[in-house]
Amino acid sequence: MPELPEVETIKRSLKRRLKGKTIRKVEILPDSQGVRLLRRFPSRAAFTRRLAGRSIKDLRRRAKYLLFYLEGGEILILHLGMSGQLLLLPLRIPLPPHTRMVLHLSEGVRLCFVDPRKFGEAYLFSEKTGEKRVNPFLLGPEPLGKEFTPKKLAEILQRRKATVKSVLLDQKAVAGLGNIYCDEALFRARIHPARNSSTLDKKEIALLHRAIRDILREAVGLRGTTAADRQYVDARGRAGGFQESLRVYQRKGEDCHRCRETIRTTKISGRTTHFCPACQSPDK
DNA sequence: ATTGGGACCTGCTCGC
DNA sequence: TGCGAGCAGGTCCCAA
Repeated sequence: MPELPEVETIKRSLKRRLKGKTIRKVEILPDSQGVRLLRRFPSRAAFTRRLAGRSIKDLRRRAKYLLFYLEGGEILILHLGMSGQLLLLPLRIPLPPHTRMVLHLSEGVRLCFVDPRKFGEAYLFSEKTGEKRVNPFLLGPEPLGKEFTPKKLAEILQRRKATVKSVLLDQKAVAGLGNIYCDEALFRARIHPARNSSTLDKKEIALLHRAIRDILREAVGLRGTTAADRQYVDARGRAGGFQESLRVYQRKGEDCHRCRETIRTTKISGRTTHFCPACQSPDK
């Protein structure tokens, strides 16, 4: 589910409520067969023990990961996968179905990790022992960061031969884009998603760079995209607003707002890809 | 080394 | 109404 704008929104909705709180207890719910939640971690007991008693100093986002900076130098890293939600729920509210983990914090705050499809992950990372090989530390540049320049994007695209869409989805190339914002950015830049990434010229790369940043900023401003099935909500249960601004994603069969051609889909790297066949020509 | 395809899960929608 | 097929915002693993 969540891409960069959704994770950023969740972070913002959590930060003020979590900063300075202490993790009193960590509860791993029994139905977690096949859950990747802790698979990077040897034992649940050690995981919960290392978290208990720590206070949360800061909450940050890196790509689609949420990083809880804990007192003592450890970082709890969460990834929400496809269907994950983080919800702040008062104690009187029963735990929702598919709750996998609960952080019981000071002052009666309860943070629930709900994840029907079990694709979410948790890491507990120590800055000192520094196993930097784990995924959250092997990512490409933040697309909204300073280092993501048109020149940087050009380097990334020019050394790859895959389709531009699959390069943009590769978190080691650019970190934080997912299926929705890839399709939207390529549409705005009028680039066909199946173009070989090394064939984009300077002008196209500049347009794509602009489109990626503008779309992500707009989506963050509208607090993310809550698509048709309404799965994505922030930590206080609020839906996002960017779905109103979608131009191709989930608009198969509808008219292109720009040229009236019918929006079509294709498969690229196994992902449904939405595009306008007229605005996004496959030829250079 | 890079790339594409399948696997991992559950729930929902659609067509028969 | 009921059932199976297909699909879903992500990432990992493997074979080519």
